[in-house]
Amino acid sequence: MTLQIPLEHSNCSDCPIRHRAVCAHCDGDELAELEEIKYYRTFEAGQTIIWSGDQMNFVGSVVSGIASLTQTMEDGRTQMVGLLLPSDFVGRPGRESAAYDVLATTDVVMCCFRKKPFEELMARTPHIAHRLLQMTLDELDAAREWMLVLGRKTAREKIASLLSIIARRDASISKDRRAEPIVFDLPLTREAMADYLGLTLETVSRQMSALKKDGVILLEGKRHVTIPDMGRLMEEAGDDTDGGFLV
Amino acid sequence: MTLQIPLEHSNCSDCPIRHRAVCAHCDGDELAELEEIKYYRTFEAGQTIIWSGDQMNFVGSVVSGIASLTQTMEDGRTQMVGLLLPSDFVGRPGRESAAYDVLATTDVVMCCFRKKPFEELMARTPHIAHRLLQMTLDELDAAREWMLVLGRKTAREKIASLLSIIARRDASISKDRRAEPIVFDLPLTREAMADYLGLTLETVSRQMSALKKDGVILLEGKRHVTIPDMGRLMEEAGDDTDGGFLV
DNA sequence: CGATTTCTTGACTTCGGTCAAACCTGGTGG
DNA sequence: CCACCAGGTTTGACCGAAGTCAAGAAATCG
Repeated sequence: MTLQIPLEHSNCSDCPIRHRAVCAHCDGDELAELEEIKYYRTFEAGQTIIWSGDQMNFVGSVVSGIASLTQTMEDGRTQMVGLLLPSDFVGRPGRESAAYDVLATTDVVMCCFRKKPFEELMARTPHIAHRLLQMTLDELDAAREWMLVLGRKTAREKIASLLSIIARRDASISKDRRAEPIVFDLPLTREAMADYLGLTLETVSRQMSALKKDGVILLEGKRHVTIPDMGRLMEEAGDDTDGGFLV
Repeated sequence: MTLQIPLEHSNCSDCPIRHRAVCAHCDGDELAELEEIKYYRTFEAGQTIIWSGDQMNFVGSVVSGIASLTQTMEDGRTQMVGLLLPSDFVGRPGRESAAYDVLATTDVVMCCFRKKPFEELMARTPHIAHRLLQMTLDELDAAREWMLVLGRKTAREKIASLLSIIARRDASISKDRRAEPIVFDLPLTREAMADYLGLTLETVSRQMSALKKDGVILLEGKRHVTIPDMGRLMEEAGDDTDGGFLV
């Protein structure tokens, strides 16, 4: 996959995540200050962006691609605890070292800010602090949603939940929302899905096959997914089929 | 259980959570403004403080007691997604309706602020917004920690994890930290523990018995717990026994 | 003291995990 | 062009941890 985004934007106003990232509320002057401390970095799929425990020199936003926050136990059991999509923020102001591994799931472009200057800027720029609070509250909601999935749903429901989340996100990006069938490419391997859902990759594979056999999803190859009936998928996920207006 | 805290504090400076709650960084003038929009409410153990979906007229802090955030599926499966201890914040500025049920696990006293005035005050008081961001980031970390527990730990490890969290909190409150053995009363029923851990109450009971039989914990009655060896408990939880310095 | 809630324990079932083998699919080099 | 390989994936056989159903025991409370 080749990257369509030139590595150095002359200015933030062209940025694809301008209106959704931590800089969303910033005015021209504030953007100018951010421009001065920003730089871009790219990572290839599979690369580790940050190791848990490492010193953090920067915070930043995912511009394109998908990254994941992952926790690992000594014996190797791993659990993904966050899925970072374009515009999502990485790093915690005020913290010295990283609390989780950050992995590039696909090729990733990040817009990085040197940490110290960013913290100083944030301290005197309510627009940034306010946006970061909003985003953090949204992430907390997402994490809590996920706790229900991890704690109480069956394997089939877990898979359906993940697919419906990805489908919903893709639908919100494409111009023709509500258009069925929904079609997308899975950005995750079966193993990554398993790590997200607290399952083994074998169980993920089996449940994908079962959902396919039952006509809930269509598969071409391993990654290309078609969802003929979104309502059906959400029923399978155990979610309230009507009131699903989250984000 | 009788409440030791008088319902109306003449001023915030006497408040037991003054230095930990959302008002922690406030100066005298800011506190005076908060005093004007605050009021106290009490709830009995088992009462519902807020129903998911209800209109929120207030936000606030837990002053004493324990509350829980809980999600429920249509078929009755429930998952606790947050445990609210004294000084924890309830409600989300900018949101109209509650996203989760809030239940009083024990008798609870809350310090409430009328929502509208609080939001206005927050908008012009960086001290409050900054503290709320800090607290939200901490909650997010706790939620992610819990995702590892829910997704990857065995029933025995889950119980040990919950006990070590409660023990650690109690140890941080008591003056003589690091003092072993650690002794405390479980503030949760077996069912609440199960809802927290994504287990059934039978499994919770069995694993509690097993940990008791193996000498990891001592039980007097059902609720009074003694932990003779905190390191041992943390091993059982599958946590790194040394670097465990989280909050 | 009953009565009710909470907890424990047992017997059995089941869902998802483990181990192992085979299957694609796309890339590499002969 | 094809053989071969490697990573990702699928599928099968079997197992075990946790769930379900049910009966009692213990604590709590009017």
